[in-house]
Parts: sequence; structure tokens; C-alpha cells
Amino acid sequence: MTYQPAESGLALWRRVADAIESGIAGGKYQAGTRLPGELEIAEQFGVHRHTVRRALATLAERGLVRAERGSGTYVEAQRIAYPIRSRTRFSEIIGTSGREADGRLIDSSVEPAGADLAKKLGLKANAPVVRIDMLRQANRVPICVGTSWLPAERFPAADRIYKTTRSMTKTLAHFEVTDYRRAVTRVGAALVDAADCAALDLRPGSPILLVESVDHDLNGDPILTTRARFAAERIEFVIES
Amino acid sequence: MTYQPAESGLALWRRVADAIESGIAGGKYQAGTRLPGELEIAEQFGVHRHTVRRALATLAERGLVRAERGSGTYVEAQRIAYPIRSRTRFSEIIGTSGREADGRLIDSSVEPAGADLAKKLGLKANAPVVRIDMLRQANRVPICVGTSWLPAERFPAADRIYKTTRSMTKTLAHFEVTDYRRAVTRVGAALVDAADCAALDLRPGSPILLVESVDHDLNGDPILTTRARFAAERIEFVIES
DNA sequence: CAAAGATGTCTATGTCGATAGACAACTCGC
DNA sequence: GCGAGTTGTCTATCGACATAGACATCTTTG
Repeated sequence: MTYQPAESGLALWRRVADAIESGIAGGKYQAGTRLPGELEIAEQFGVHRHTVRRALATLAERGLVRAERGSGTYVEAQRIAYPIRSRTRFSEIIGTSGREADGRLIDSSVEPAGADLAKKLGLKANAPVVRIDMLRQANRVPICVGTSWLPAERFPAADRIYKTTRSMTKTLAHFEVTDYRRAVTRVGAALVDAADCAALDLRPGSPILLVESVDHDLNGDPILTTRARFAAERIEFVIES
Repeated sequence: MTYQPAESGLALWRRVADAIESGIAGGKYQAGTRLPGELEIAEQFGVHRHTVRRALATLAERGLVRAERGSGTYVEAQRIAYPIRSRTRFSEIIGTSGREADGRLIDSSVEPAGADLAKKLGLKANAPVVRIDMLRQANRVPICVGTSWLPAERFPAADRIYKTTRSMTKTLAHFEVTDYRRAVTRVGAALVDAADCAALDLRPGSPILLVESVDHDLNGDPILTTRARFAAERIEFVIES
């Protein structure tokens, strides 16, 4: 065989890399253990050793594996557990895992709410909302990018507060909302697009977790809805019922 | 420019296809609406129109969009909402959405539990468990493949029951477990591997949702743990807190 | 120390991916 | 009915992808 991309649009080395990465994510190759040799992997996938080398090179560059000359290639990585429950706070979760949480404001504005947004926040159509685009990191590693919307009437200039506090919890506290609850979370998966690719420091074709959420205050009134994209290779959601 | 895969291992047309698919999943292009013209998309991504055409062709083949000659290309798809709560039943969820649920047994056996598995099911190390590999469909469209494990002592020959009932709920009912609860669910995302690619009828490089779950009976004793891979393009999880 | 086995690097060759340009066929609005 | 704008199809060119084989360099084991 020479070159048979089989209509998938994925380079062969990329398919091999993805398969190994899946193996690591799925527990087939555990952290610290040694991967099979390059020749063995090549035989397993029915490809040339050079193709395997290219796959491993990209995994090594991303810090997922580490090649040791003369010895073998070893698994490095581990995902952060991200619990989703009624009390879900980015900075708390990251902090509890022993990492330093950070939120950067990318852009913001006040806009009229579309139909979908107004319904989620319990507002009249075209009521003003504050839009906050942000990038969240753990130990300087980007975890997710996303957009939050808050009712502008109740939370005027929430974006300016967020810019200085770098935390949504602290921003809400500014408006006397000392506690709030996650009401609903929707989780899907997709492939990263070009813009997020740069923001999250991912490769094109990496999987991302799409999250859409609504938070209520203690009276049950919606105060915040968010659409975020998480780097799937760095995060795993945990839901306890 | 000629050919610049930019180290990603993804064909350019594939990156464009993924971006458009993300746009559909993320709500940028809503169902029924018209996509921008081929030339416009080409300009937007800085690629040739042929490249865009190839991207759209694959999306059309998968039923995500529909091209109308002389007029434009239109969005078709919509994902199934899959609620995750303490009462989570595949057949119920699919049935409620107006689709026909089906479960096919792929393989099964009785094995000693590994350390991880024994802990999840509250068993002693190496206690026997029934392993059930299955493929689940909605209207004959594959939704997920996965493996369930049950304590073999309490649920002997559970695999044979599953084979005939094609439902885990009915299988448990055979053993006088009329009700049970989801205790914990872990959700991640990855890229599909070769085996699941065939089973789920996906293209290589498609994103999948990884789900690991544990169910308890009403006494709080673990009775069932599952590791499943869902086709992300057909499903979206909903968590209400 | 020596041999086996692992990763690292080089050269060469055939096929596919992406571009470029041109034209056909169809839809819609005026 | 006509023209602008859209999707559908063709030919040609050039660089990247995958293969093939050979050899260097390092680690581990006996």
C-alpha cells in the first residue's frame, strides 16, 4: 500500500495518534506505563514504522507521551475531574485539584437578548443582557473558552467587575448574590474550530466538550447562562446523582 | 497557496467540514436555514471553492445538510437530548423522543473483576462479574457501543437474559430488581477508534462522548457499571440539578 | 563487554490533496 | 424572459503523505 486516506480526510499518522490517545483516555494505556514498540504498533495498525513515529512525535510534543531513546515510549498524562452538580464553580473545582484557576476577559458588550436567550434567562424579548467572552485556565493551561450572558438590568457592568475579579462567583457577589445554583447543564461533543483552536492551544481536529448551562439564584430566578467549549483532552465531567 | 496541512494531519476540506459541523452543533447555523454560498465560505476560510465543495459533500452524505442546485445548501440535522439523572434508562429516553430503542448483544463472558471494577461494584478483588458488550440503536441508527459489568453471583447468566430482552432494565427486573438509580456518571470526549468507527457507522476522526457510570439498587448497593462510547453527532446529554 | 532491541535520521519513490481556471446547468427576482 | 447568483463537473499542476530500505545511536540484559 502507498497512500490510502480512505475518504476520511485524516492523515494516516493522525488516525494512529488518535487511536493511541483514545487508548490513553480509555484506560488501555495507563499513566507511567510503557507503550508497545514502534514496530509492534506499526504492525498492529498495518502501517509503516515512519507513520507511527510521526504519530508518537505529535503526542510527545503535546506532552501526552515521552520517548526514551533505546528504551521505549511512556505515557505521561491525566485528566482533571470536573464535577457537575448544583454547586458548580470553576475556580473552586480547579483550586480543589491543587491547581491555580484564572479567568481572562476576552471581550464583552451589552446586547438585546435573542428569543432563545430571553427564554433561558426569563426575560422579555430584546431585553438587554451583558455578554462576557472569557478564557479560563488552570495553572496557565487553557481549559475552556466560553460566553456568559447575564440580565443587564440586574447586573449592570458585570463585565467590568469580571475583568478585575477574574471570577464569576466574585462578580455575582458584587451584586449581593452570595450563592447560586446550577439548574441545567447540556453536554455535547464536537471538533474544535479554528478560533478555539488558537485560544485553547489545541490542534485542529481535537475533540471539545460543548457545555450549555443555566444558573439560578436561591429564589429560583435565572441569573446566568453560559455556552462554553472545554478541551476534552484536559477535562472529564463527573455527575453524581 | 498549494497544500498546507499545517502539522495537523487533517485535510483542509475536513477542517472546513468540521468547522461547519461545529457551527451547526453550536447553534450558529440553525436547522432549516441556508448556509452561506460556496464562494463565500471559501473566502471565509481562505480556501478554494473545490475544497469547500468537498467539505459540503461529506456533510450532505451524512445527512447533515442538503444542497439544492442553483439555490443553496440547507441545514437538516438535530441531536437527540439524552437526560442524565438518577433515573436514566436508554430505552425510556429513546422511546420518549418518539424513536424505537434497540439493544444488540455483541459479546459477553464471565470474568474475574480487576481492582478498579471490584471497587466500583463493591466486590472483593477477582470476584466474578458478567461482562456484556452491546450496541444500542434508535430507529436502527447506532447511538452507542459499550460494556456493562454486573456481579455474577447476584446476576448469574445476565448476558443470556439481555440477549433476549434487549434491555438492561428488563434484564434487572428478571432478578427482582424492579428499580435502580444512577449513582455517578463521568463524561469525557475523545476521537473514535477504528473498531467503534465501524460499529457506530462514523467517519474516522469523529468525536465521541465517553461515559462511565455506576448504578445502585434502592438499598444503595452497586449492581451495574458501564463504559460506553456515544456518537457525539447524534446525542447531547442534559443534566438537571 | 557483547548482543538484542529500542529510538533517531537519512534518501528515494508513487499517490493523493489542494489549487487554478473554465464552463454547464439550474433557481430566483426583476 | 433575462441576468445575477448558485451548485455541478471537467482538466491540469505542484507539494505533502505514506511507503521502502538502510544505518546510526542509545539502553537493557545477560
